[in-house]
Amino acid sequence: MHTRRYHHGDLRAALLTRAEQTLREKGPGALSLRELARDLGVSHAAPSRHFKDKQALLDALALAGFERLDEALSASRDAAGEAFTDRLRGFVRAYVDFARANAELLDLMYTIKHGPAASEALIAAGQRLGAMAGELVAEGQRSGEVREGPVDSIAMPVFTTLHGFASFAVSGVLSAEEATSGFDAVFAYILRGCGPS
Amino acid sequence: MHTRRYHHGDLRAALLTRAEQTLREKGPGALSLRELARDLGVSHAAPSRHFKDKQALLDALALAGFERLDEALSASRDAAGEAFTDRLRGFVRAYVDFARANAELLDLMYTIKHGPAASEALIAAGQRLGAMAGELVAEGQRSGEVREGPVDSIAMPVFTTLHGFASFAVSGVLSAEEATSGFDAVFAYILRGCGPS
DNA sequence: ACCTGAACACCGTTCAAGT
DNA sequence: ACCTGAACACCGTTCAAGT
Repeated sequence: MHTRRYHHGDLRAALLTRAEQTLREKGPGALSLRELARDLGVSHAAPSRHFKDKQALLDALALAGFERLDEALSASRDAAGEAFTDRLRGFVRAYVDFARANAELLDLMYTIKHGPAASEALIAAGQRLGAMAGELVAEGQRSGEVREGPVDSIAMPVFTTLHGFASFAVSGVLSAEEATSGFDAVFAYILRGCGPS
Repeated sequence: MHTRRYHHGDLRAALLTRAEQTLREKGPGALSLRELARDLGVSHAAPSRHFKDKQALLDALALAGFERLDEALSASRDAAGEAFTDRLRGFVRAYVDFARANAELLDLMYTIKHGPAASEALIAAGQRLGAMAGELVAEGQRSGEVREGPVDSIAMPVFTTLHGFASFAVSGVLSAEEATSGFDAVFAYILRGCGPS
């Protein structure tokens, strides 16, 4: 009864934080606006001030996921050395690690359910990731470690492999052990796929 | 009031058929056991005789999806000629076409939500697909069009690329046009990734 | 064996009203 | 501006009872 009241405008942030926590711990099916409101000590109608819809909250969650993935990939790039293969390897690693550490969130990010309003922002976020892959490929072309040709026609398949591997790891098609032991094979295959001649 | 009664045991099949229809037409959020029952002129408690859970129905739907994908891939193999690249190309085509024609179903098939009971059967279904990719790769090795090495270390990345591309097409990361125009680039990249030397 | 009808606890969403 | 409380229509699930 003496719980915080959240008149400060941080209810929105609190809802997102808590939602991601229950998504991670109990899965997407357990996400309920009413329970979120209960957990935060707020009336069940309060969330509607910040998210017009349950879908709107899910959209915001997915968008936050893209932003964090973006940061993780940027960080991996900044941490890498000069060598192209190291940089590419770090990029792949960062994506796969994020996927495995945020399985439910990744599932949500790439789910089909997003409303057309949010899809725009989500697709833009996805394209930012694709652009990062494109920069990496362009670097590789300049150093001669990636074959000539339109950047997108190389970066798209590379990114696609990356995502497929992460998706298989997340959905359980690959077990945790297979995902770990298969990384090198996937990376070697990616190098072959984009390498010269 | 004079609707069919389904005492024949075909309620289970009717539920699945109808469920897939509304999944396709109105999306996963619109799937409700009660509405399904209503649509089929049956009491709202009737489905529970055939599916202990809503999740059990979703699991069955996903499993049926894997079976149909399996058939589509088998059919593509039987329809293909002798040449390895044609056979591989047909395999990739069949997977991508299935994905684009059954977007919501593919999303469900690879979703993370499946109960541990069903996961076993679903993972087995996924592994059957992987085995088909493995056979194809082994053929390519025999004809010298795929490089030497453990079959799985080549088939897994190939299948992964396939799935990543399909997943991007389904989730809207790639527009319909990009998915169409990007196919050749992806296929060329797959050939490079598994090719010799 | 298969289905019905009522019951229960829980949703998402809306809206007047409060502060 | 932000939140509450009541209300509405809809769920999934269970269980006695019917055929």
